[in-house]
Amino acid sequence: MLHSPPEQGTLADIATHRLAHSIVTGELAQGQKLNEAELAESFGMGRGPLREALRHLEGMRLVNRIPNVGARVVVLDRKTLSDLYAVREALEGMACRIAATRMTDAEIEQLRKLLDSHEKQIRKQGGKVYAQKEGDLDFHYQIARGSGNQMLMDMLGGEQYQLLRMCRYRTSRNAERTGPALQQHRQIVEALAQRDGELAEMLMRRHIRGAWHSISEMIAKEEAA
Amino acid sequence: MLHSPPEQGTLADIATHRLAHSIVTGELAQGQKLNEAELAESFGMGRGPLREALRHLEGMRLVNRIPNVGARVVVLDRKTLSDLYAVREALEGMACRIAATRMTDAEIEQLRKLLDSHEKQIRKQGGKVYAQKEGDLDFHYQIARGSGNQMLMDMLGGEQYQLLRMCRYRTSRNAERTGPALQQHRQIVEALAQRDGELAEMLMRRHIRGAWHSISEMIAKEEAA
DNA sequence: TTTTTCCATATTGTCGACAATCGGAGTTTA
DNA sequence: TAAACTCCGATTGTCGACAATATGGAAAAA
Repeated sequence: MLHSPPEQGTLADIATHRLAHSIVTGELAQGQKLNEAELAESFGMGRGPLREALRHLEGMRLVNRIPNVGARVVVLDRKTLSDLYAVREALEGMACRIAATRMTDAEIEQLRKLLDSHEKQIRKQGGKVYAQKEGDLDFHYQIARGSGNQMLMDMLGGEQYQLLRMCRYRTSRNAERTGPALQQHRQIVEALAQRDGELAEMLMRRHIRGAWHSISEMIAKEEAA
Repeated sequence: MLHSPPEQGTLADIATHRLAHSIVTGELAQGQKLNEAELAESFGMGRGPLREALRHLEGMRLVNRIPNVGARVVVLDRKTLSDLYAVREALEGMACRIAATRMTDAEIEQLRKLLDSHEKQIRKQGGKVYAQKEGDLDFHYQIARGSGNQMLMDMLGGEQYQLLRMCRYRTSRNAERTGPALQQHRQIVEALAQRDGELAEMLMRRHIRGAWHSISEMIAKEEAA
């Protein structure tokens, strides 16, 4: 797993990680009310640490809080997701452009191997979509890493941008796109290997736009039902 | 002021806003230790709400926390600022491109008036640099608004991206750049008025790169001393 | 029946006290 | 002298209790 679950440290930190995980995976439904006493009980801790965790999650925009009313899991509506993908397009495009000049040959080779393992996973079965999607996140995160921009890494891989993972889990049922996605990933890696930053950026932007179209249609179908 | 100080609601919210303001304005130095008991005392509240505020600030990356050790104001070193400006370039460039098609004529006209008032302020005196810089933030925020992308607005104008304001305050002593900056702002507005998204994006990116160069040199001088 | 008012209950907000842990001064030892 | 150890004060982490506020439903009025 990319995001290690360091169930250690202060209770508030533990609660933060567990809640973030539950939110991202959909275990806690969007918009669900978060009852302090109840959660504290289930986590075996007092309300103090749990409240601190909620405040932390509020800071990273995974929950909305209303004073004297309570906290709810954030809801990702169509507009929010659209905005998110627009931001991703800009950020990851930039990451690609920079990564093309900063990544080492070894890192690029590792990226290739990552894609090989993805391909195997897909061939074996389309069923393991969840794991595959996490792998996709790995791919994007590795490129952010390759840019050497710490802020970008924080946003795309760290706590900050869990909204993206949340969206992935929600939409990971459609496995059809994994094929073309892998192909696009390979194109991007080749552009990186050729140190062609402009091309890599362009391919990544197109890749993300494609992903958005796919997800957008899916949401439309859902809303129709 | 752009960021209203709603000194109301829960004590934790008040503490969050006051601390964020103090950090952004430099009233609290970078890297400064944040003592819970001390701050709680000065704010006239218990440690509970204050700890929640620190957790919130941690979530928005204004403070770093180490378990059992404490919280410190984040430090903006050269690398962090460089990363920040790279991200800004990508995000605000995108905002400009989208704003060129989404902003209404009225909004663009309002942008012109904003720049007029900036010009007056500069003519009157270069001394009010702080207020002028806040005005600059207004300009950038208005464009983010114009993009209609809520996530972008949150990042650039809301709580999320206070790092930027922090940096501004820190570097707002160099008033030389206000002249060219205003000129560039005017160019951008005209590109928006002509609905030329590509040009607007290009100008904004160049504008931000220029700002980074200016700041970068300044930091170099500081470090030399 | 519909709307409004009011109250009991549940939930959030806050505080103070206590336990756990860390940092540093002073001491000991190689 | 320098390194390691030990303790004490200071700071953080946690809990339980109480106050303040909102929610939902029953009762009363239209």
